[in-house]
Amino acid sequence: MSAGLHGAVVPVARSGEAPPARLSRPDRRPGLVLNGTRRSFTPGSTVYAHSEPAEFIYQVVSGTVRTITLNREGRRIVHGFHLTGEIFGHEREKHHHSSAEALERTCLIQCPKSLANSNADAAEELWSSLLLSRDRTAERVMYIIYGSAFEKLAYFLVDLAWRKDSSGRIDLPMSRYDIGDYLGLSSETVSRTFTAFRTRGLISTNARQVRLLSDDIQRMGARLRADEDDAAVRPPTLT
Amino acid sequence: MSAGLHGAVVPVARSGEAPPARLSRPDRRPGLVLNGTRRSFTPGSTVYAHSEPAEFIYQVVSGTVRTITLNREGRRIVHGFHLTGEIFGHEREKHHHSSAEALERTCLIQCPKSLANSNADAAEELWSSLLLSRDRTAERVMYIIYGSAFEKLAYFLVDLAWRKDSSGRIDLPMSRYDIGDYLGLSSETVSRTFTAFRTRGLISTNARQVRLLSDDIQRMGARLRADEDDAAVRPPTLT
DNA sequence: CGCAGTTTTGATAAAGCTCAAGATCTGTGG
DNA sequence: CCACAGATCTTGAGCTTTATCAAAACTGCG
Repeated sequence: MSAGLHGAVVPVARSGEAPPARLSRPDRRPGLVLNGTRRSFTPGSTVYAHSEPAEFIYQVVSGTVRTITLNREGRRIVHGFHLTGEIFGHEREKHHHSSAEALERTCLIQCPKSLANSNADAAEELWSSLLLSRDRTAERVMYIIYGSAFEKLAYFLVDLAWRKDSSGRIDLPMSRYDIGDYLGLSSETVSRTFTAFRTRGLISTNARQVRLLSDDIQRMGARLRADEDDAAVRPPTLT
Repeated sequence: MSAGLHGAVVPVARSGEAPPARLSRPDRRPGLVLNGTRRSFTPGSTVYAHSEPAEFIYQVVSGTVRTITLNREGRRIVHGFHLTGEIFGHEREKHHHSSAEALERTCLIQCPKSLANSNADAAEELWSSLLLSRDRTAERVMYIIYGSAFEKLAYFLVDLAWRKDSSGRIDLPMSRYDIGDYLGLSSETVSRTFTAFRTRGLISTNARQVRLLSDDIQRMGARLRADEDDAAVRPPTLT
């Protein structure tokens, strides 16, 4: 290894090294694996609040949920947006360490924690949903740390389009504030970046409806979608 | 809730609301719960590389490991530092999505994935180690997004001191580059911030030995350590 | 129709990145 | 034990990105 004992000086990935990490998308979406009660939530309503006892795991049947926390100064972090099929609400301790709020009309399966582990299928899905959300966070951290506002928003839109399975046509359930608090940008910068995309013909917008137009954005999506579990085999098709 | 339908305008946490999220430290450290082969690693050596088959889970017996990935431009992200007792290496798919490297002389237990789930105790510990690392990342994201260089480094040092159980006296196994790539700072800024801390009498340093001196840093540590699982019960003692 | 909340746009300032150059440290071999 | 080389750390100067503050336009819902 020529990059120093501690490998710190790695300004550019050299060929022959491991390809850069990208989130490989799961090949299938989980069905409704959790058993439990169905509950409906109106836009803006709280699924669970910070510090409440954590008794349930949730799976989204329809709609969108955001999980958030506030830092010491009252600044908000959006930890994730949870779309149809996705599972959220696992906690390490007896109480919730975040709050979960419905962004639109939302239907959830509410599954008691005990029940979630009794079923082998569900337990397996629970484990892999946690790993997926970890990997999603890891990828987001990458963009938060090194990405420009431009890259962050492009990543966000393409990722969302993929997860919603909506080829290039997204109905955003979240505000510019939400997106900002998710990507580490101010809502103003998010708005300005939307405008910049629109100006350059990359997207068209109508309020919260977004259509991804140009390949400059779609191509990034292709790159995200291209890698399956065989990343070790294929040559890294970068740049 | 008066902060708008989508709860976006929350400039400051008002009293009566949920206290800001902080990572509650686990009340006990895991023992050596994983069974498997012990392996030793020299400083700078690779435990596993990106894209390699993921066959094992690891637990640190002694030493320190960092897990990293590179982004498309070759910039490095340090996802975590793994200290004595800590478990790492769980993957969602068949291959590793990060690389793991020993930072110093390090001894690990290498546990085959199959074996890890056979033992109920180990499976439980595996689950909670994954949740803990998720919570750790969530806290770090908070600092990456909203923290100044000052706050990031203070958080880093105090957290490390706590995890090493070394009251105010740390031997850093990682470089300034590593710290920067973990906190989203350039190594220069990390260095400058160390200097600023030293100048203000908050710490003293001798190469990679750090001693936390002033309460301005220790107090933040106390705050981190103060909250157990009863966060819902006690009044928030903030500021 | 009006209001609260959201989005957009503009102007300004500051934090931290980048580039650059020394200084210091660590391990190695003579 | 010393000298050397590679790596790491420190410090400086300038610049860019984006946060912040401010205000106007828009939107949706009651």
